[in-house]
Amino acid sequence: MVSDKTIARLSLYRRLLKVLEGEGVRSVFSQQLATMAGGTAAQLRRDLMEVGYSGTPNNGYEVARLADSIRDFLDVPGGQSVVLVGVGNLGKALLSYFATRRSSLQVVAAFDSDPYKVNRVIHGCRCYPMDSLSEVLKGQTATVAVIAVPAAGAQGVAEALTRAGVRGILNFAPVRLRVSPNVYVEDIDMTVALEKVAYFGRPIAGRTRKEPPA
Amino acid sequence: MVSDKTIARLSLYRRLLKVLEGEGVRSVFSQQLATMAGGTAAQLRRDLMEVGYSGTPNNGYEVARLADSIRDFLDVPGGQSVVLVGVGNLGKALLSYFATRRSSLQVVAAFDSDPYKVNRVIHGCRCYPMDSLSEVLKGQTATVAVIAVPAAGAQGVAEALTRAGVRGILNFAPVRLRVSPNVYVEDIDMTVALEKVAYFGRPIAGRTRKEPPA
DNA sequence: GTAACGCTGTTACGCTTTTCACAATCAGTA
DNA sequence: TACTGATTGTGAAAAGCGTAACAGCGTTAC
Repeated sequence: MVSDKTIARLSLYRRLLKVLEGEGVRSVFSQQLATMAGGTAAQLRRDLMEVGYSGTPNNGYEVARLADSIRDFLDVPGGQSVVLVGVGNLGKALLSYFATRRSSLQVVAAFDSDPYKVNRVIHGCRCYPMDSLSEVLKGQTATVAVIAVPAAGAQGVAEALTRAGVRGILNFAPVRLRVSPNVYVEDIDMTVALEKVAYFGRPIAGRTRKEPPA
Repeated sequence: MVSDKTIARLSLYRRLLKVLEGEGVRSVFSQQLATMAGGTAAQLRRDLMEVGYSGTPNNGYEVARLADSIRDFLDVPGGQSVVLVGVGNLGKALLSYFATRRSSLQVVAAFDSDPYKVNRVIHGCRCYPMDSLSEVLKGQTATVAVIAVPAAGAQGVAEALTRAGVRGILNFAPVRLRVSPNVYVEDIDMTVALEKVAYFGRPIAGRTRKEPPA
């Protein structure tokens, strides 16, 4: 129903609101928050229509209240468990990146086929052998997974994950995954991203190119 | 002129074509290639209009020729140099990820403020001290940069990079950068991406959500 | 040789997303 | 109280993007 672009921006707004809250700011105008987010005030107000929190015309939005409203809209009440598959260079970086205790999203398990990594605890997360994936996920109720394995193994991992009940996949492998249509896949293709930047940042031509929304 | 979505897909097509080439496939139909890329044949043909290579009606596209045409369209003839700023967990992972010798894009230098990392060679790339950035870039003609520093330092890094002549930035820091409009910035916000996946993959509602293009 | 078929290039259409614009609303002020 | 000024919520226009449809062309079969 609500567009994924809007969801992404809401997530960003919330993070910015948390920063403001930490600075002791009480209220904020759409213009200010939108500028921080790299968007326009109109777009922010339209995004906020979805969450159902209304600001007051002359005082803007109450920072804490708006953050709470976005939380209520985005987060699942009991929180969601996340598993990571592939503990290579990238996987380790992602573990440390996502290790920050987020109230709603927590990485509960990592998987790797390398026996040297198994049973080690990396950035606070236990690493299990790859073939125990379905078994370990039976205990957890993980709905979200991150794939950080080489391209060749990604499709198989995705299938195992969906069989284990995973509903959303963040895929870093440079492959388009074929999954059931009720599983949401977000691809982060860093090579493509770099080539895009290289193209628009190329030396001579393509001068005045406005930055598109992320 | 040409949309960034199209550029991203062209980059993806090229990679797929290279795979096909490696498998000895000579020609390919728009339908096949589009399926591999997770798109439709019509979209692929439309994207290919930009590069100016025409397939033959009944034989599809010559794999090698099409790959060359996309290369001519995307790449800068002499190649482009890339620098990476921030050699933490993520930065190291990116170095190993991008270390694959790509003909056109090569990471020529890394920067970090940690003196213990300086002058070390990581994944084949020398690490320089942060404050030598403008000096080192004076020698190189790097037009592309990757930012993998913590959020607090990203804006300053971006400014130093643009002063040094960088035209495109791939930004992994969870901050929206304020840069001159003729510098292209692509944000990869992994936290937002994960929250998006969590939202659409949440257990109960939001069932039939089609995967959007990456 | 000719007809039928299949795939491409391109134009036109429709949908999604963003932007614009304005009525409604509230604080401050005299 | 009545008025000004600033900001929000939202309907309507605009833009961007993807999809569908079709004409053109080369190939193949007979």
